[in-house]
Amino acid sequence: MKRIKISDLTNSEEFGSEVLVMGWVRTVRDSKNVAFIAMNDGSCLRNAQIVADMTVIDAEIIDKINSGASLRVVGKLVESMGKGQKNEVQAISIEVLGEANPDHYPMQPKRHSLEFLRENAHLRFRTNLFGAINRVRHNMIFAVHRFFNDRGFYNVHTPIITASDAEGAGEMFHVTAFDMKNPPKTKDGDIDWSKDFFGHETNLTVSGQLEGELAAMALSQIYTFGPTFRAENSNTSRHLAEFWMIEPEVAFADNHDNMNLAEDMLKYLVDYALKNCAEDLEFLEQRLLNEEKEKPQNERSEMTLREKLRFVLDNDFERITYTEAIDILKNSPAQKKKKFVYPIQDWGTDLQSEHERYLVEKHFKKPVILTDYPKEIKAFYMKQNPDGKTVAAMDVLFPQIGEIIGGSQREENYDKLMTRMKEMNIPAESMWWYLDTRRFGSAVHAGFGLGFERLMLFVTGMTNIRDVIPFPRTPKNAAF
RNA sequence: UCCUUCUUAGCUCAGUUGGUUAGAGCACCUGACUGUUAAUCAGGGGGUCCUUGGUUCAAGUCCAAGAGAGGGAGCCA
Repeated sequence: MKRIKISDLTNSEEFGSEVLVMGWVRTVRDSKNVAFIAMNDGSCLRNAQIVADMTVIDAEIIDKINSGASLRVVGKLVESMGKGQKNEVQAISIEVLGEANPDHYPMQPKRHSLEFLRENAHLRFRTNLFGAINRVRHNMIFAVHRFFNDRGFYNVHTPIITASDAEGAGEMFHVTAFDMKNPPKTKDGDIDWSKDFFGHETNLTVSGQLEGELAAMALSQIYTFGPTFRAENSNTSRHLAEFWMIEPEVAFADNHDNMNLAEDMLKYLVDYALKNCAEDLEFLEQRLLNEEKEKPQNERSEMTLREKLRFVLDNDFERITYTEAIDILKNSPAQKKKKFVYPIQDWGTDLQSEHERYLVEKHFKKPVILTDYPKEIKAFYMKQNPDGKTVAAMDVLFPQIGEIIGGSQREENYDKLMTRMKEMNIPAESMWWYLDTRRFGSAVHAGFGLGFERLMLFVTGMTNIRDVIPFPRTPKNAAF
């Protein structure tokens, strides 16, 4: 007999047919004559209701059915006599495939804190919440590939181990095959990296962008979607040491094309979630409502989760330059009433997250794309504007999350790029391969990076990034 | 890394001014119940009060250091 998934089972109206269901027990409710087992197999949020008549199923077997146990149930699909589900399975036979001793199984049939579930990340998949999050995560991964594929982009696997030390995106994790207790040394007593596996000092990548640019200079439209690693000691709800980043890179495209692509992509992904994850989003929305009931009135969100998602779809992102943003902030009531911890001083300083949040959440009340930042606060590869002061950068800011996308048009002029690299002490010798794109057939191009987990925060309404990736890697924590 | 709050039963938490044998709800176990919806009712078991050191006649409670966690900031995606 073929196993039926619970997503199909719960919609079935083939009453009287015999079915085989397998899954894990969520709760058991029993009385003298009958036991009700709520069983889940991850195919959807819904549980199957298994009805075990004590005259049919041995008491010995019922005893072994606890929360967390895995079961193989053969039974008859019937119309449910109770409320809450349209059908149920009247068990003919139940096999307990794997018991879960309730004295030791950590997941109880009750609400757990997110902190507790993080410490039990190996079992949190079995909760409604993490089932929903991980199904949404899968759908978003799939939608990213579909969005780019439909537009003629090629997916490029950029390297995870790199010898480049000039990506400029943060501290890196070293990769070595040396016995760290006794590494080969040079005459001067330094570690001799030429004897290491790659004959070079190597690191885990902090961005696939530079390699992505190489591919875009031939394939025109490419994107990467891979893991990235930052050894920053960042202890926040928005940072991970290991996260997944989507980085499109497009030839013959300027910063306006770049912004259009970013906005189209975000809207496509949000739309895909609304259309394909309706049940899980409804559950996540309810979770958020319950959580907000605990908060004081003025801290509660004005919109539900799905209203927030639809709002992003229905409204154009506000596009303003850094210079315009500074003017708005300088003349804002928040600045005049001294509400900012860091008051806006002069043109040229980077915005604090309180300023970004003010623009997005108070002033425009929608996603904002900030462009044309002072060149001093941005990376060496960004396209220098004719004004000599700014670069063609663009950051997409989202409510609650802050910077969800960072990108720019790239400097395609060899001389300008070299000058900027010298000013910023970027070692040009080791970047010869990157500079070659500007020596041979250089072209206007642009790209950006989307932090996948930050998108997940927005779509699921979760507030800690450690809850939207199955196994979070953060300072002092690489368990599981 | 900085600021701040927290760490008491399996989980979530209460514990007064330092004072006898550290409590509750849920979970678990036992029993009752003819169909439940995180069932209900009755009973029961369960503690390295994060660790180390100190103050005190007396420390879950006060002090110091350390560890871990949450929130905020910086860095960014």
